[in-house]
Amino acid sequence: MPTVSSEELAAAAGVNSAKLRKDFSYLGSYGTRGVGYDVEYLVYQISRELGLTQDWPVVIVGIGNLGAALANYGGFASRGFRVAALLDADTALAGRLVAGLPVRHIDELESIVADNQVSIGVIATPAGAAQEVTDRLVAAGVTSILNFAPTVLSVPDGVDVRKVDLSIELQILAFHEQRKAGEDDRPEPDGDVPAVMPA
Amino acid sequence: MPTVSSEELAAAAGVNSAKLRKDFSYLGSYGTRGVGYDVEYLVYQISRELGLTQDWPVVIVGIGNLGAALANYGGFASRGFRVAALLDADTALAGRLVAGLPVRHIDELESIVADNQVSIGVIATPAGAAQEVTDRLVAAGVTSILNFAPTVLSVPDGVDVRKVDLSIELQILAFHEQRKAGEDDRPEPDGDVPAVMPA
DNA sequence: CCTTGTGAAAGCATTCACAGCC
DNA sequence: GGCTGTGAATGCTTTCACAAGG
Repeated sequence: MPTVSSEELAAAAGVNSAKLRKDFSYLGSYGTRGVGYDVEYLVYQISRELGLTQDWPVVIVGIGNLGAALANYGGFASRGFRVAALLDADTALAGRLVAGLPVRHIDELESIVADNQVSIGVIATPAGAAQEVTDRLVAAGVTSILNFAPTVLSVPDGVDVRKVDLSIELQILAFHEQRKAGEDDRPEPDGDVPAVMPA
Repeated sequence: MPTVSSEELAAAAGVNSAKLRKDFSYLGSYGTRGVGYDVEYLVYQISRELGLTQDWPVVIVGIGNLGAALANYGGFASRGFRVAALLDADTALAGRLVAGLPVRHIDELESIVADNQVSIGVIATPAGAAQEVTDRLVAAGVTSILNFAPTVLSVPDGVDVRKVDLSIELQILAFHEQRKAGEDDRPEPDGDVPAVMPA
């Protein structure tokens, strides 16, 4: 039975081993004293807790470059996500195969969501279309939305929205880059450097 | 002079106004008691602190769907990022225009990085190519890397890497979704629900 | 007045350190 | 002996609450 210790896992993840043990303890008592954690059992327990063992049908709306990239992204299938349909407003795209799936017209949204019990929608449309698509998804029964469009969506209570801004990570890099090199010619108001911004 | 109070900003951002004021205070004392913050001045100070007022040339390596989506992403230019070049190993792609820029061959990497003083590289290649591209970028002088490939990169000290996993946000939505609906048939080890996972 | 800026208090998260168990 | 699980201690973040100041 292959096992792993909290010390090994912590070193691999770059965190403190006590924190890792305490975090695991919230999920239950899955280790063996003097031995460590049974790898297979641990993987299963964490997967189940995170919902990776369930099947999550999703629809992707807006099949431009980003929508196509998401449809092709290998990480989805391995984590329980199943692309139920690709939708786009452009009738010229209808029927074209992207990542092995035919693009379908946005007017099929309601029936696809209902037929596949879709509860999660991914929006990769231009900003201008995002709110309307959101409203239709919500009306059709979707209760979680992942928004890649650069706009803030309003949704009723009970619906979760997460917004992904592809430039935020770049901004964090630039922030650190500025610190590495620049410090000099930048007019700092009162000689003191604040301690803000994430790792 | 248009102003805004910490109370208004906090409500808009969904945070506590005292926290917002304390955060701002680390950047300096830019408000006026009894009045609030001068909007234009505040925007400038925050932009400067985050490095948005500087010009950041970046190269994007790997011009598939994701690379093309990034090249087209409007949010970059407005935040000081300038795409210095698009690079791909596929010679068939060379010269094709993406987002108004010609795709250039990966062998031009070194000269482009040097000529444009590029310090930030974006990797949108398949996983298999990512480490080699990273090594070349670092050797050419790049000190910050944004990695969209599903692989962990190793870099020397002094080089920053940030990894973006497009499925993590979906996973967080699925986690909440599981809570909303499921709770019932899931075998919870000891009757108690842990309090893990972000907002 | 009204709203900022900030000490002090309260609330969380991380780490230490060791009893408990295999 | 070795490693987990966890109270207690530490350190950090957020909020309270109010003096300072336009």
